[in-house]
Formats: sequence, C-alpha cells, structure tokens
Amino acid sequence: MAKSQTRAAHKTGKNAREIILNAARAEFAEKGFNGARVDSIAARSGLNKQLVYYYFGSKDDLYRVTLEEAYTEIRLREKDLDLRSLPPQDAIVRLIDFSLSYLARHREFIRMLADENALGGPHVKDSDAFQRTNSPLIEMIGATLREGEAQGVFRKGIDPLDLYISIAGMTFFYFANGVTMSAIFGRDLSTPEALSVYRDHIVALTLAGLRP
Amino acid sequence: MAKSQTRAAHKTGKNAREIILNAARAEFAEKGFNGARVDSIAARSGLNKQLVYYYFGSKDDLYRVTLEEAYTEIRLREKDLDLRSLPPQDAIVRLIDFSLSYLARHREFIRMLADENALGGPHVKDSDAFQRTNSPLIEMIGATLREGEAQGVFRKGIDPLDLYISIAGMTFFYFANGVTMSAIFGRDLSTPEALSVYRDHIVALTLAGLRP
Amino acid sequence: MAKSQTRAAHKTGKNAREIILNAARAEFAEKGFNGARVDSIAARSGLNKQLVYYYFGSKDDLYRVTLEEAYTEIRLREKDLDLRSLPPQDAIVRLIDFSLSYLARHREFIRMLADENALGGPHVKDSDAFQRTNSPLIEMIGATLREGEAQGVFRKGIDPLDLYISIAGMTFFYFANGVTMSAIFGRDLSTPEALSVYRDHIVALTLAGLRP
Amino acid sequence: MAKSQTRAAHKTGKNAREIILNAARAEFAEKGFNGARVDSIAARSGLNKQLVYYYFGSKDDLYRVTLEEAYTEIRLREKDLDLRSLPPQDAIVRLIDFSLSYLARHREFIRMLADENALGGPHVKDSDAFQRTNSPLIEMIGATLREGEAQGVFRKGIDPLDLYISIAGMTFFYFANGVTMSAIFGRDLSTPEALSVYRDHIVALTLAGLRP
DNA sequence: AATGAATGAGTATTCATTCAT
DNA sequence: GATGAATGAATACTCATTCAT
Repeated sequence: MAKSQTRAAHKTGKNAREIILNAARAEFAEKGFNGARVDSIAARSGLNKQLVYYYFGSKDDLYRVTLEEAYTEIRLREKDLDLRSLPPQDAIVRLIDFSLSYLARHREFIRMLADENALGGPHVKDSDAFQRTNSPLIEMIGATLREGEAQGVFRKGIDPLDLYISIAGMTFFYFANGVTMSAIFGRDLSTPEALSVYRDHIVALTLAGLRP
Repeated sequence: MAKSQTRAAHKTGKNAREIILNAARAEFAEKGFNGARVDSIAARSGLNKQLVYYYFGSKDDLYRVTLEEAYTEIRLREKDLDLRSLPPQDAIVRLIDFSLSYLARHREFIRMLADENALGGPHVKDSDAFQRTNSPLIEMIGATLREGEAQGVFRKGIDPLDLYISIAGMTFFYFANGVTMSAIFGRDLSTPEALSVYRDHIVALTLAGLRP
Repeated sequence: MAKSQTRAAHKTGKNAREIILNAARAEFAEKGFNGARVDSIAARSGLNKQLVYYYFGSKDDLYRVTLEEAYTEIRLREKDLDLRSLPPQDAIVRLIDFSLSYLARHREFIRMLADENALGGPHVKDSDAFQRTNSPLIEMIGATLREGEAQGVFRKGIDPLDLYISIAGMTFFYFANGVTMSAIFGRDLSTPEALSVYRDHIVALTLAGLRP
Repeated sequence: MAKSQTRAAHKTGKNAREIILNAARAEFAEKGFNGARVDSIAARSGLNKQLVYYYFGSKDDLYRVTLEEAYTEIRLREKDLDLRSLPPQDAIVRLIDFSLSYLARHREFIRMLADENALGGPHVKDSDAFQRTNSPLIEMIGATLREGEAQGVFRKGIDPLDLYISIAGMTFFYFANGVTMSAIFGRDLSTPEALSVYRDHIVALTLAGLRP
C-alpha cells in the first residue's frame, strides 16, 4: 500500500510534503506528540525518514505545521458557516451543530489539540501562524448576539468569546473525554443516539440560556 | 533536597509508596504519560528508581494508580458538596463553582485526564477501580433537578448526566484548552478577572438554560 | 502451593536448606546459570530470597553446591552398579544402560553439566568437592576390562577412562543435543522407540568394538 | 583498535553486518546467550550498539543468525569430505578425524551448540534455515555403510543416523565436557597427546564395532 | 530530491545483593 | 532463623537526528 501510494503520488503530482503531512496527522492523532515516531510517520507515508527531515527539519516543526494545517482547515470551514444570513437563534443552532459534526469527523483535531494543551502549548507558542489565522468566528458570533438583542430574543451583555468557549467546551469535552466518562458512568456515549440526545440538550440549554 | 525529603518522610512516618505517588502525579501532570520519565519520578521522590518498580511494577501501572488516586480524591470532595441541602438553583451554582475551583487548584488532574483521553484511555480500560468508584454526583444532580421541577424553577426532562457533561465541559475546557485559546484569540484567559467573568457567564447561561 | 510446601517442610522437619536446593536445581536446569533468577528460586522454594543468601551466600555458591550435590548423587548410584559381580560383557551393557537411564531421568543433570562446561567450568574450578568425590567408576571399568582380557573376550590395551568418555559421550550427547539434532535431521529422537533403537546400536557397537 | 578495525573494514569492503556477526560469534561462544552482552558485541565489532539492532533486530535474532551461519559453514566443510571416494573403513576414519579437528578448531561452535541445547533450543525452533540446510552427511554415511556391507567389512543393518550420533557424541563430548572431566578425573584432556590417544581409541572402537 | 547507513543520548526495566529489624 | 524494604549497576532496546552519496 505504501508503495502504491508513493507511485500514485508521483503520478498525480501530489507532492511528498503533503503525503508526509497526512501521515503525520494520523500518527500524532493516534499517539500524541511524544508517543508518535518519526519512523512510523515515514512508514505511513511510504517515503523515507530523511525526506521528513528534508521537508520539515524536526519532529517538533512537523508537529507545529501539522497543527497549523489543522487550524487552517477549521478556519476555512468556519468561514462557510455564514451565520449572519440566519435568524439569531438558528445561527446559534448551526454553530453548535457545526462544532459537533466537525469534531465528530475530525477526531485527530481533538487529539492534537488536547495533546498540545496538555503539554503546555509548546508548539503553539512558537508559531506565528496561530496569531495570524484570526478566527472570523468571534466576530460572527458577536454580530449574531447583537442581532438577537435587537430582535429581543437574546439577553444583553453576553460576551461572544465567553459564549464561544462555553459552546466549544460542551462539544469538545463530549468527544475529548468520552473514554473516561463512558468508563466511569457506565453509559456508552459513542453511539449516534447518545450524541443526538446530548445535542438536543445543549441546544436547548444554550437557547434558553440566552433568552432575556 | 531529595535526601532531606526522604528523611522527613521517614520521620513523619509517610511511606515510600505515597512519596512516589506524589512525585509521579507531578511528573505525569507536567509531561504526560509518554513524556514522563521514571528516572525523573524517582529523582523527584528522593528515592531510587528500583523502588518505583518494587511498589508499582511498571510505568503503566504507576500511571494507572496515580489516575485512580486522583479520581478517588475528587470523588471524596464531591461527596462533601451536599447539594441536597441547598435550594435547587443554589445547588447548581455550587456545582459550577466547585468544578471551577477544583480544576483551578488541580491542574494535574486536568492534564492527566486530557492525556489519558488523548491516548485512548489505555489505563482506564485496565482498571476496575474506575468502575467501582461510582460517582455520587449524577444522583445528586438528579435529585436537584427533580426538586427544581417540583418547585417549578427548572424545566422537565433534563437528563442529569447530560447536564453534568455540559457543565464539566464548560469548566474543564476553559482550563484544559486555555493555552491554545489564549494564543488564537489574543485574550489572556488565565487572569482571575477573566475567570470571574467567565464564571458569571456560565452560571447565568446554565441557570437561564434550566428555566421552564 | 508454595505456602503449603513451606508448611509441609516445617512439619516434616525438612530443612529450608534442602528445600532451597531443590528449587535451585529446577531453576538452574531450566534456565542455566545466567538465565536463572534468585527471585525465581526463592519463589519456587516458597521461602524468601534472603534465606537463600543466609544459607548459600551468593548465586554462584548456590550453583556450585547444587552441582556438587548432583555429582554426589550420581556417584552414589554408580557405587550401586557393582560391575565386578557381572561377566565382563554384561558389565559393559549394564554400564551403558545405567548411563542412558540415569540421564533420561535426570535431565537437570545434563543441563547443568552442559551449562557449566559451556561457561568454562567456573564453579567446578572453585570447588574442592569435585576432586574429592573421586569416581569409583574408572576403577570398576578398569577391573572389568582386565577381567575381559583375561577371559579373552576383550582386546588388550583399552584405557578405562577413554572407554568411559566414549560411552558417556554417546549417551550424554543423545540427550544433551537432541533438540538441534531433531531439528536438523527431521527425526524425533525423544520417543522411547528411538531411544531403544539407539541403545541397541551403541551396545552392539561397543561390545563389538571391544572384541579382540 | 576498534576504530582501525572499522576503517579496515571499510577499506576491504567488508560490511558492517559481517563484522558484527564475527563479534557476536566470539561473544556468544565465550559467555553463552544469557551471559553475552549486546554492548560487548558492539564493542568487539568496533561499531555501535544501535547498528546491531539496525541489522539484526534483537539479541535473539542475532543469536539465531550466528547459529545458522555456524551451521552453514560446517555443512560446507562436510560437503568437501567426499567420503564416497574412499574405501569404507578409510571413510569412517576420515569422518572421525574431520569431526575431531573441526571441533578442536571451532570451540565457539561447541559452546553455542551446547548452550542452545541447554536452553531447550529456542532459537533453532524459530529458524527455517536449520531445516533447509539438510546435511549431506547422513546420506554419505549411508552410502559408505552400504559399500562396506557389499565388501563384507561392515555388519548389516547399521543405521547411518545412529552411527553419526554415536561418533558425534564421542567427539563432541570430549571437547564440550572436558572441563568437568579434567576436574573430576584428574587427567588433563586438553593436551594434544591426550587427544591423540583418545582419537586412536574411538577409531579402533568404531572400526571394530562395525565389523561383521 | 531521495536514500541506506550510522550514531549520541537516552529509557523502561532487571537483578544480585544488602540493610534493618 | 526469618523477612519486608531498599539499592548500585547493569541490560536490552529505542529514537530523533545526521552523514555520505
């Protein structure tokens, strides 16, 4: 498989850099930064270890780039959300659903984010890209809140970043800490049904929580 | 320092096992499971590496026990919460405040939990202790919700576990992912003021969110 | 089992020293000197590790004593052979059969002897006991050969030690190197049938080989 | 010395793999599998420890390959014996002399074989190479025996493998267990004279033993 | 751009042995 | 005699990184 992937890559003109990044994302997501092996990333990519160093310089740099790419991607998706075109309450629901579905589909993003934070953020701190990829989200949420206030459906004085953090917390935590919670509370949270029930719960809680 | 710690331990009758566990908690919290070094744990404890193996058998087992102890401790504190003695809304506020202050004081718990989950829960899965340390919290929250319903201050049909997860999510995420969020949104979330503002936000959101 | 063995030992008055020696023989035979573990010997004996040191001082000394005991035992059995009471040719057959059956029953003796020799005999060299436990065998074989010569059934000039070595070689090697030989030649040498055929071969070869 | 050996190796085009194998053979022969140290093998080779793992994967695998190479070499020499070109009795003498001189010159082969068998053959069992390196010897001995029968100089019905084992036993045992035998019987068996006398003994015993 | 070979510094774990009681 | 606790010195094995081509 590795071999054919390489060949395919050569044919399609896909460059080695991108192939390595994909392999790195998978490896880092699975094992964390410290658990990941450069050898393993090379093997996953079907290329050799030295190319990893040729393109990325070090394991730390590779991790940083992988993280940046993950953030870049989610920022792109957030732009598509277009919350402003929706009635305020629908906008909040869409935001919650987007967050849940994106995280459900991108476990590797959860893993990398949790890992990076658990380690104290050493790669984020070294990166300019994070500051530059200013999220449009806070502004969009701010506009939604103002519109909701104007329409009388939301309370006044809600801080958009705090709201974002609370929504992100409720969604991220569900996936990120599902393993220990399932173990402790004896309820399987990984089923679509459990997720659907939880989604309705946080939608209701948030919408009601924003009412004047 | 190491020597005097050992001597002090001997004087106070504290046993080696406990000393090692404390050192392990600090090391694992700081570096994560893979980043932690058994050598470093031994050095922190002021004892030698072989004793770690004498008492715990392996790095994995030591991690598991450390995690179990951390859970045991939080369960003890949760029992003291005594939510039933409070009016329903006050009980929810106390729950949120407890969660925030416990996590603020026990960053090592956050780190270990995030790390364990990021790695897929390998130690939790091997442990019977987790299943046995049934949390009294969900039941307490259930009673609070029922009382709130009876008094007409809470909506019907709220699932206590879902509520717990959403509160835990909002609080845990704030601390756990603070590093990347501060970096991306350019607001320092680690100040007491920022925390206080956020606390008021989630208290308001949750209380309003529970109203009928 | 370990516990009951200890208790049994105490009841029967069997002393700890002997129990440890039995455990050591089994462990050394199974794993060789370097592969054997003092911990494992203690566990097998049902006693604790420190007693091993109390009685034997070191792993090397324990090995030496175990080897000496093994030799002492085979010397005792050799004395019972009483070759002198048999006609010369019968005596040789009895010698071969004794060697085969003793080795078949005492694989641990084979293992320890092979191991000690493979390591260059470090324990034998430190032991006075080996020199003192002068084997009666060579003298018995010498008498048998002289009697055979006198009766005209054996050639002259056969050295009893050389004969002993050749017989010991043919018998010892069969058991000692059976594993590699079975693997290489694809014939299972561990069956009673294979042993019986081989026994007849070396009896015939030796008796014919001694004829004038 | 180590350095110059490496350089010399590079100059002569000898590759690292072969250098390591030579070092391994010496170390394993001297200390046995469990007594041998990977560090020591690396030091002997003048290369570093990690290369040992790069080329061989593990200590066990290195041992297996070393053992296979030792067998491969003796098989090559056995092919040169060309017993069929000799009169039957001379062929047997040549077989005995080959066995004695090969073992005398290759003590490391004796040590490794004894060690492997004493440990129960763990490496032989994992190896396909042993089964594949079918020895030509048994067939050659078989042909010699048939020719001897035809000429009336050998008895009928002698099994070639049994004969091989008895000869191998007499020769191997002399070298393999010489240390303990010298210690017990008080005769130095390591002198050329002692060997020469023993050689004549087993030649005479075997030839006479094969007569009709 | 690409790769087989090589290495410094570590990393969890083991083990014979001793201490203190 | 007997034992739980403690330790110095290894020991097999790993891993990010670099060299040479």
